[in-house]
Amino acid sequence: MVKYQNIANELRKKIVSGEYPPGTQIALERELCEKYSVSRITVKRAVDELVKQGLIVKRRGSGTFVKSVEDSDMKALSMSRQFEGFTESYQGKKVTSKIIKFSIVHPKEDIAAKLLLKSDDFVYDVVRVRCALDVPIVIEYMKMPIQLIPGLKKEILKKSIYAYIQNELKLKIQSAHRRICAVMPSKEEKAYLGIESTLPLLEIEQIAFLDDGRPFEYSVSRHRGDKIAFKSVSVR
Amino acid sequence: MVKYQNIANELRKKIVSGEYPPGTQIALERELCEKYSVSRITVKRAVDELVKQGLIVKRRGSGTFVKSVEDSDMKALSMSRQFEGFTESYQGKKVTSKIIKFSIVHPKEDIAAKLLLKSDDFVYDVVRVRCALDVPIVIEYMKMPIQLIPGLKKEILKKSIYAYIQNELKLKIQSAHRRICAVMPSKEEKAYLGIESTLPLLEIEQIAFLDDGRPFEYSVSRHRGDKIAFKSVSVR
DNA sequence: GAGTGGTCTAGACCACCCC
DNA sequence: GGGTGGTCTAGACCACTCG
Repeated sequence: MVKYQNIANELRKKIVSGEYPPGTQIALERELCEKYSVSRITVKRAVDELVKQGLIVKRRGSGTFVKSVEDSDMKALSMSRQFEGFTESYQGKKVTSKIIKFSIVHPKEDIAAKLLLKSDDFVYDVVRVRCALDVPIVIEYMKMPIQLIPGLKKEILKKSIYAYIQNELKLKIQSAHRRICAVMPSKEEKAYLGIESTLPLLEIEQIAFLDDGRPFEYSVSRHRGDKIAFKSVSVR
Repeated sequence: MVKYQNIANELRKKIVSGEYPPGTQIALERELCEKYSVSRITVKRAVDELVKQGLIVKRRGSGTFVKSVEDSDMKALSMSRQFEGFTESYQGKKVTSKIIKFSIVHPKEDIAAKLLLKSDDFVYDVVRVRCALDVPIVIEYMKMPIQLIPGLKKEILKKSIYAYIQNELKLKIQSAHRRICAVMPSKEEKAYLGIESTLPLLEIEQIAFLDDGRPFEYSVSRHRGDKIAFKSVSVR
């Protein structure tokens, strides 16, 4: 662990724990330099992490202050390495998956383009219904290049693909580009998700990238509108 | 304009214009140092801006490469200062507003808490339907403290509140915390938005903060699912 | 082994806020 | 005027990739 991350983590703890309540000023950058025996640029990097996460604001000429964020958000913000599959975001709760489809196909042209593949390459074609505490929450349609993510099996799909990619394949996930909208479920989706009344779905179309910039996932997931919300902080 | 922003802008232009096509390696950090006669840390800041925007990836030991992003995304990413009201995100198109409600009230307890007010403070209570090219797109329910945003008038509501805040009041917007979900419209909303069939809405609940950390807006906006999508890039 | 980006230092000066 | 964060320098060493 590098210095600026340590400092960021310590500060974050103090904010989340309430040692720095909302609205209070935190230690000056130059004080933090002394306290941790680091240069000011290193302190700034640490503090900027928390700004990015939405926990604090800096005022030139005045100091750095804890933002007034609700407790629930506070925890969410401090946890969210913003990067997680469904399994991770439901940490603590029992997550299960029902596999509707698992095959290997050639990608359609538009998806091949998004994943930088040729139409005679192969991709996994996965459809899963994912449940938390045995309640269906989301149906997920996913395409992944078999070259990049070899060895995918049903057993893995039942758990977490992201865990497999990171822990077994030792690949790192760099970023995800998302498009979020609202849609109505099809009849099949209503059945899979156990929806009886009129309930909209939150659709997230995602292209996810590895560390080296290669796209490794194209997916569309449709979440029950009454069970899921997507949170985001944008700064500057 | 500071140095790192200039460098970031120049690089962004080269990427968006196609001078650096997707997948290509961009100039080395040490080369950019020489080219712009700046230190390496300054170059890194510039390059990191573009990483944050999702345009490029850095590979330690190899170099920095343009991500393969669709052209439409490319422009969106490079534009999006991620910060905009509805008016700004529809730049170029004619945006109009119909004011459904504009009054001054005491905030309810939960909203007072979110805006750091007491229940005997006052807030504007605004409901607007906003249209692009005269087509209703979104209905917006907004509360704003009158102390922070004085002088709001109907004329302003018809245009852009954000423009008023930034250009007239000279206040700066620092961040927004959002919660996004999918809902069904009420009867009134269907009427206001001209919805006849079964169409879901994308709901965005937002608390927006000024430069100095004070929350100045609590709003819930409900967008026609067939007209609007929300885009987001998350890195690391 | 040569070359890349990642982290870090110990300063410096500037822009801004508040007294 | 005194103190804050913002930007920047000119180095240094480290971790990683690749041939």
